[in-house]
Amino acid sequence: MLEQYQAQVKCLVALDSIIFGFDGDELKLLLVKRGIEENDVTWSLMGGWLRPDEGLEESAARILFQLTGLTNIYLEQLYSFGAPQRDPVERTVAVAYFALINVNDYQEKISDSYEAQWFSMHELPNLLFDHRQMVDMAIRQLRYKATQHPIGFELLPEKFTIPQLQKLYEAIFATTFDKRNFSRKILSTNLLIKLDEKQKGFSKKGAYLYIVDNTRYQQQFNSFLNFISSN
Amino acid sequence: MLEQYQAQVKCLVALDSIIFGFDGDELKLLLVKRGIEENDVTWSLMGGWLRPDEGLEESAARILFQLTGLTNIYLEQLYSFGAPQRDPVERTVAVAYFALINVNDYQEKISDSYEAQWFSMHELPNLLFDHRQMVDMAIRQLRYKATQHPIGFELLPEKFTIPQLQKLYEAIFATTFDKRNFSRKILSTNLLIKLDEKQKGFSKKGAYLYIVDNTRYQQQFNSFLNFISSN
DNA sequence: ACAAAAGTGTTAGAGCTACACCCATGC
DNA sequence: GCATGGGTGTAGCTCTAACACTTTTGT
Repeated sequence: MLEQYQAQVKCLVALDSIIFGFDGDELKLLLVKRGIEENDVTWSLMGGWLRPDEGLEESAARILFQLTGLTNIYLEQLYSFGAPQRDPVERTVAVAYFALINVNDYQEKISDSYEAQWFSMHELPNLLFDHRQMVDMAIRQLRYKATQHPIGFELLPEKFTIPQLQKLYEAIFATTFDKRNFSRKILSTNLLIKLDEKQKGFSKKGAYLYIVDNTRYQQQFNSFLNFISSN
Repeated sequence: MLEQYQAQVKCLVALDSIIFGFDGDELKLLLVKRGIEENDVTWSLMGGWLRPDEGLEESAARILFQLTGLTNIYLEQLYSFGAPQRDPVERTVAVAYFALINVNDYQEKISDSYEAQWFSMHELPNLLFDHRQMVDMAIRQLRYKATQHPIGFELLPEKFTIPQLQKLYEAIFATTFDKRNFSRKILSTNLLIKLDEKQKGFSKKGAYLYIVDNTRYQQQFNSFLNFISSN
């Protein structure tokens, strides 16, 4: 049986992460400039190679850290891509992960010392290989997940307003919602705790700030994870 | 940049397929006997190695054919598994696919000349490596998909009855449904065409046979595929 | 005082759940 | 004629979608 292993061709395994961010207004995508191409400027997802001692998600997290300094990002596996010619240099199977972060929480870390840069989802540059396909798939998955559970909280500051949350969902789905129905639906989840503070400066009236009820949120999130992944 | 490729460690890539079948009564899983272990009898999913010139799904289909003779099975990618020690012999990343077939349509092909065998989902043997985890995840995915679109048609003969379809969904979800609500819901999709024939032999009264309205079904299925995969 | 955004309630329709009886046939 | 599984309708409830006016406050 061991010969069966030795007879096999090995190949490179890459990890590519699609990092979405929200800046309060628009949905953004984090990309790094790619050095390979000379004439055409091409951008790439957060990508790198699997090391012998790493699990897949662990590797994606390490690569993300090396490229951006970001840590403690919840990465979710999206899909694996393995068309024989997808990387013209050498046969590579890519496992794609995606994540959601709040742009403002991480902006300094990223722009300081790294080559990574945020792009509006509406103005994406040319992407390497099949990365565009990965992004399209991730946005679909993001939309699906957003209908299933309130993942949007990850993308906002700790204290946020209902109108901010609505803007986020409108950015994810590229549509608009009725604010009365939206707030009713969100509040009916009982995941939000209303504070006495109001957000000032943006509107004249000011909107009430909310925080996530973390006890309840963790419960829901865990049952969602149990549904999706195994055990 | 090329050195970056050469510096990387390559690893084996395996494809494992979880094949579900329905025999009219129970949900089953297709497994092959695994030669490695001597004392303990261990069974394995339909697994094999990626070849240099193959895409992932293509490879999974080729492996399935070699182990069972099955062709033209719609395989859907499930998840990739890459824990460093998941295969104790050598580091392997496994991409898992799953599929649904009608046991009766394929039974002869399989049992004749191959080592593959159907197991009731309630009586699964010990499985190789992390295959049990893959199966658990696949059943969750199957349930999810079954709520989203009527994937169950794949598992039934061309002509089938509403009670048969109900049994199938009850097997997938390991529960029971109210037959009035079930038939109303299924018929409201307008995907079924009622025939003048009745199924004889099983019940005394006999149940009306239906076929899938393929035009409508393809439409729905395609929009579902577009949602899940890319482009 | 007015402009800009926040906040809030009602109603009609659709879809879901729960539930019970009659029908056709083989034995 | 009776046992077995097949077929159907209704009523209450919940959820959703559509819709407009008042409040607050910075200018």
